[in-house]
Amino acid sequence: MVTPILSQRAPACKEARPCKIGVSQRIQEHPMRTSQFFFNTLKEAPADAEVISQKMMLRAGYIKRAAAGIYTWMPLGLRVLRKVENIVREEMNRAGALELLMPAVQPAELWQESGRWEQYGPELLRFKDRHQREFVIGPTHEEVITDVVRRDVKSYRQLPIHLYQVQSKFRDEIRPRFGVMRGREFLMKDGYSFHSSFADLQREYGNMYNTYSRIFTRLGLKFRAVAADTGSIGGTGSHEFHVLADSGEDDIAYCPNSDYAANIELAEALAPNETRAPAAQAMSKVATPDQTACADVAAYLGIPLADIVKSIAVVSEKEGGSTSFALLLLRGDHDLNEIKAGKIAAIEPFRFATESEIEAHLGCKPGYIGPVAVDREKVAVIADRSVAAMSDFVCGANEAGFHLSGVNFGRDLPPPEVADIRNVVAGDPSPDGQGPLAILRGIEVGHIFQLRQKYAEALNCAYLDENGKSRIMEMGCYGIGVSRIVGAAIEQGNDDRGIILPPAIAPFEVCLVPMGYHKSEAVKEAADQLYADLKAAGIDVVLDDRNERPGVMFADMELIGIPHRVVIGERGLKEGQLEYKGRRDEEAVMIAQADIVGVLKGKLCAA
RNA sequence: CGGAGUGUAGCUCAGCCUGGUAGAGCACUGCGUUCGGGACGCAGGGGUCGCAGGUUCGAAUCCUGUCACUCCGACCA
Repeated sequence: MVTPILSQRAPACKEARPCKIGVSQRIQEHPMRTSQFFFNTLKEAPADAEVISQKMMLRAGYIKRAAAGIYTWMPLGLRVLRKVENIVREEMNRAGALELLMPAVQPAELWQESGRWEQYGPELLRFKDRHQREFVIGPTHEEVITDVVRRDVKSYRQLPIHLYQVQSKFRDEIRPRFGVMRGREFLMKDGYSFHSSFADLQREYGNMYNTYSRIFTRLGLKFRAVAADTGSIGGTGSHEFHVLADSGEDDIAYCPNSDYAANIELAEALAPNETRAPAAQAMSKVATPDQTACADVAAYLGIPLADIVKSIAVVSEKEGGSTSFALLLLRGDHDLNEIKAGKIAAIEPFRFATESEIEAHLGCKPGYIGPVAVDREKVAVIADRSVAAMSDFVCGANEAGFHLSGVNFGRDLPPPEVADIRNVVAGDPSPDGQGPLAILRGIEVGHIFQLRQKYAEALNCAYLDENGKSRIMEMGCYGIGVSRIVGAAIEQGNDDRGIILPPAIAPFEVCLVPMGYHKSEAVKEAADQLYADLKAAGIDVVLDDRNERPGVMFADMELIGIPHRVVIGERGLKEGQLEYKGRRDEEAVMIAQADIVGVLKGKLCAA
């Protein structure tokens, strides 16, 4: 369906709806009639769409793919994007931040100055202008904002200051996927605060924590704030905000009995309470001719996976050029946590050893390597806390085709260095002692950092304090993935008929579906009147005035995710009744014509 | 970066093995019927079969190259 946007203007709508959602996101607009809008829906999603939100957004005509990980936001999808953006903007403003707009294209000099020109890999899109000057398309804006602030902020009297923008970013992801959830170009709100003290940074960090919580609550999403690793951006304190959805890319460990929640990258795996049982078995060599993986060895020997110790060979290349080799020991049923392991001084930074390095140090191919009888001078052995508590375990024999069983620390090999290097699993005790952990999938939609002085120092962003002394500023940075939120919201809200969005961000709050708009004068009149009434009441309503069969209109309005539907039919009108159905409702209900505006207002304000 | 796969109409796909005038469904245009859950009939418009070479009388089809896209992997030995 293709219709031109006509030049008609909507009647001015000044009436504000008294509602906690606020009125500022009301958009002045053309009459919202489907016959004059522009959208098209598909019965089938493109074959390469992977996740539900991506399929739904393409089918509903929210977005069109322009290239891998790059999308056009069509008018319908843009309405959703803008609603999200506006809620974010309102709350940021309310929290005292000031909006500005920085360039998407940034000069290489700033990135060279901060050191990230070298640090960033191919993810950073670089190019040259006609004068052969180097530029990047910003994946983030720490450098630019720091440059802005260092130029103009000279005195402690000007601090603190918090500046933010809503801007397109570009990250040249290895594998863009999941539609707008992991696109290369995406819309992000990024804010940066500058302070004269760490204490003030912490105050603002708390302010943002609360602001973010308010934003995601207003958006109508199920979310959780979780303690996070600070990753490559660097800094100290950090929280991620995750929308909870099975298709999420991150694992979140949380305690159902308390507030504890952490990205699995960070969640601490406590040492087992039980002390190590005394050795009961003699160490012996067992033949495992074809069993190289832990699960195969366990099955072959008929023992639990948790009785096996797996050894992961890593190599650490220090800046000075020295390299060291280490074995990381994990229980068979546990997974290595690279972030935690990467923080161990002895092996930081590490990478996985190559096959030849493994043979050189252990005299054995991968699959049968183990910690027994290795030269501790040359091979560091670091065991996870859970491994340190094991006795009579099975591990590789450093001889192809064999494992050792009945192995015990102290007797068969020296005690290892012990560290927390595994991912927590469901059922592990919560670090706060409030019960067992559970694990959920989440989509990261917000991230707040205490950056401290990393960039301020690199870019010499300084001010004069009360004593006229020059000091480096403290920085915080706060991001929200605006376009990703749209995908995440749809991951959280959909059914086999299409998208289900919270009213706060749905493309329209209410749709009117008249039965026979082009046949029945009574229906047309009632529909037009109700449309005008709802508009006047400040409700974001769309009238489906296409000359389509009812099934088509119902299906489209459901697919594009409109939360409330009113059907106007001749049958009901004779009784003074209209039919109402919520997007998630099983059955429609009849409501008196006179009450419908009030009922809808009530439903929208209660949301 | 390694492996696998796919490129044919806006979308979903067939045709390719075995070379011979480019197809179906959905979508789109017109007419008619239909009209409370993605209707039906008739008539249409739309594709240099990813691109470039090659083989051949003749290539969507076979060969070579290239580009794009997708999936899996790039850590758990």
